[in-house]
Amino acid sequence: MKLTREFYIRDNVVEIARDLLGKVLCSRFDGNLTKAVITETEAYAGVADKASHAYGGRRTKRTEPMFGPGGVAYVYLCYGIHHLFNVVTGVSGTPHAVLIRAGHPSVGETVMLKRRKRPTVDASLLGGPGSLAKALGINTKLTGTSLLGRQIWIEDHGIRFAESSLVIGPRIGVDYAEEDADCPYRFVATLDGRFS
DNA sequence: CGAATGATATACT
DNA sequence: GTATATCATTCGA
Repeated sequence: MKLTREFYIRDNVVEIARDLLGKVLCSRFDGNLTKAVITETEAYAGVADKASHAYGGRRTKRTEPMFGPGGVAYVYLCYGIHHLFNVVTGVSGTPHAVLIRAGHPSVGETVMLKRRKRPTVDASLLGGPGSLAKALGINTKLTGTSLLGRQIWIEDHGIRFAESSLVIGPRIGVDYAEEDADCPYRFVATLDGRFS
């Protein structure tokens, strides 16, 4: 079943990042349905988090979707090449977000392979935030799009990961965030308990 | 290991 | 309005 508004507007963004593991991220563009099981997430804790684009209450045209109510997409271009997909959480005014970093293909593998220009399904197909967004057809034009609509949404398929199969640690690529770079805001689900 | 690649934020004139 | 540094990364050598 599709996640509802109540899931997204909770105030604990770290808890939501943890809860998103095993949920299924879905998209449908031009009739092409794709779904991916989320296996890696990172929390970005609003104005108090130096790693967040909204740190210190910085509110610009780019970060505007994060300041709205939870349950919308925040997509932006990174390194001039990659489109990164985030889930905005919390009530209006709290710019919390969860970066979806990796997933496992579930539906629409053929379309994903075509978008990624790759011959076969392997771990690298959805193996990083830029790759995952590209495979699902997500681009910066979708920033601000509701996750309760018909283009992008998240479903609960009842997948649960054992506590022992989770790896929790510091986030990736946020060295610029000083002391906040070490916060344990990254969640990885390893399918067999090993670090991947 | 390092180039690719462009929007964005910030600091200027 | 213009300039420039920076970046929540990826792929190929």
